[in-house]
Amino acid sequence: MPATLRDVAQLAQVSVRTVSNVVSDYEHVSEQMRARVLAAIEELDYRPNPVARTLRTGRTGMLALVVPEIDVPYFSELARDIIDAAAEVGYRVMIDQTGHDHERERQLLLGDDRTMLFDGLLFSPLVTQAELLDMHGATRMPLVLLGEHDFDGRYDHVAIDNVQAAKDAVAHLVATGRGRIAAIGSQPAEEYATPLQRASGYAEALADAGLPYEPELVRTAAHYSRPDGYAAAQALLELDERPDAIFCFSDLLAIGAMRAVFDAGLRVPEDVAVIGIDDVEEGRFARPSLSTVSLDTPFIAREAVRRIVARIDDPDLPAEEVVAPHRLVARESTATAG
Amino acid sequence: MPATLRDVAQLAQVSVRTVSNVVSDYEHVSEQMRARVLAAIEELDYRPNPVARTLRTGRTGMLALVVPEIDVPYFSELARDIIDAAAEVGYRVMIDQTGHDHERERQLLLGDDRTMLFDGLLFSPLVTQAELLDMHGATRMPLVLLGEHDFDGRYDHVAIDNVQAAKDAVAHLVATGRGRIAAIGSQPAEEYATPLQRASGYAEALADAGLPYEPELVRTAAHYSRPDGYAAAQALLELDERPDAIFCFSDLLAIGAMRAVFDAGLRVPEDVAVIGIDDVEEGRFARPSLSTVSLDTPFIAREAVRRIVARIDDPDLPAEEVVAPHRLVARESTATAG
DNA sequence: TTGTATGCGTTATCAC
DNA sequence: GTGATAACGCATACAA
Repeated sequence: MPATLRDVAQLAQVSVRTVSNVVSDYEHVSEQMRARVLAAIEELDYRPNPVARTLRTGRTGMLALVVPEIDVPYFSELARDIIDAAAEVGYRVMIDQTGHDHERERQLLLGDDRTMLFDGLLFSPLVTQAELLDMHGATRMPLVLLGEHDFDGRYDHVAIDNVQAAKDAVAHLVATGRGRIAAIGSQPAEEYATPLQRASGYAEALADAGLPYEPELVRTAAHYSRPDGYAAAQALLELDERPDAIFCFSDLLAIGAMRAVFDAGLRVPEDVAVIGIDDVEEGRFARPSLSTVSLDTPFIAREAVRRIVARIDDPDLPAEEVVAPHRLVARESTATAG
Repeated sequence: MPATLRDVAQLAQVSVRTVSNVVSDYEHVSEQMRARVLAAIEELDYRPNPVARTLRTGRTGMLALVVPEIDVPYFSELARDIIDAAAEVGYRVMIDQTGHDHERERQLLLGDDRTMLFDGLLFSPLVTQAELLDMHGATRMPLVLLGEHDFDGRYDHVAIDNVQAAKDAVAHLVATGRGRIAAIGSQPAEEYATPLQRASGYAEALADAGLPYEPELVRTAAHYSRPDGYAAAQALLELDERPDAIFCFSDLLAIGAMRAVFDAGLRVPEDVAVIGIDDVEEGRFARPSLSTVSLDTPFIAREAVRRIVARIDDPDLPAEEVVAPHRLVARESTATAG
């Protein structure tokens, strides 16, 4: 049995109040008292019970990070940064993955589960903000959304400008001389925010370049995974008139697409240029190295944590929209022949 | 303010005991009572407070998974499987990363932190078991070690046979005709279990094949990362007599090594064969696809969770050693010319 | 400065 | 089958 405050108090011949004061670094406590209590704590190997403390204070010191899949490099790299950023301000992070499961998302937001174990929720949701509202409505759990959403002032969120990021990627392909540009990553059901925005950025960029929008060049991908990128690219390459560039909505899709190009006996970037979004380390070491739109993950992590901490301290804070910077990173996969 | 048991009891005109019974699906409760209580719960949107429940029962329903770095694919893929396996038996998982920080490991093991928020610890430690002992000694937190350690019956652990896995990898290189086989991944300070075991497997395999052990062919890597693999391979390729194969202690190292080979103007596998350990998805899509030793991650996850749950239920269970299966996966990066 | 006593929301022990 | 009530371990209002 672990020692409690009372045990320490008894051994040190003081009241629990005093022990509690010592433990919590309370100001006004005499040196001799402190020493006596500290000795007792040492002897009993006392450790405050965080659960009891939480029940009393209402604070757990924990944040929940909810992502679709933790083994997607973008999310694991984001998780790393968020864990670090949270640690700096005294919070620990629990990670949960929804596995693209709407019901799971719902549960987490509704607090069906053990959600009250957390002071706040960092949420990278699939669903659109409208759906989200219904779910989160009741519980007043502090919430910060990661990833782009229609901002209507009801939720904090931190994200990049997805439309612009997509435009930048496609514009880069245009600038390097590609004229038949495909896209991989739109969603079968058009209900998610991120793919919709990247798709519209793609369309806008084509329009800006005076290129036609051809539906057959736009491919869906259920997950932003390597296999889905591979399959979609394979289909594109079988078109009568195959594309000379592929814009993928994520680096992982792009990695899969590149492999499909090679397996089709073609070359990247000579025959088909490929570009992604995310800038995960894998892309930097791929062959050819992957051009991409780099998201400032540490920035996103820092801002998200800053925001959730502020909201925990004051739940009535007005919602804030933080736009994270992004920048195009041209590498080998979109290099021009010359 | 969220509703409490008492609120529900008041509204339903019953005692808190009865409400608690309904909430906990207690057997003996009349239908009419249940209905009345359920209605009140619905009306007040009551949700049990997990913290209070935990204080009372001593169970949090949470496991902590501690890894060096969550953004290393092997760990994020393992985390995914562990989260899923834990969910199946009603547990949620908190992930913490030590960032290769001994002090952080110590804190987690010692329970300095909020460790008592968890029912058990799944720990992939850097330090050897001996050091670990001192730390974990006091707290009786259920603990399962992931990754190979000197088994002395004091801790549960689930891991592959690292020595054999390394031998299998090197033997494969020998079988495909390589005679000058380098290794990347031994550690600067020889204090970690995994690299030591993989190094000895490497040495044994060389001996078995009648090949000399040449220290200059064995390179350290502080982290099992792509950049470290790149740097180490680069150095190897600058040797007067360069290796015709490189055995990397992890897939990530191998990915970096392959890139170094290409940047040196050489080919994989024709000039230098490369093999890793882990079988992360990235390797399957790399070009050339990466030969590796596949670890059965779902198995490891399942066993680790099974084991920790058993130990939570009965802390006095004897320690158990679970050896996870591994198998060689030959892909393009070690293919023979013919 | 320190001690006493109450309550955080639950579950569990005892009666009825 | 259900009701009152005592913990769980801590923090704090109030007293001293």
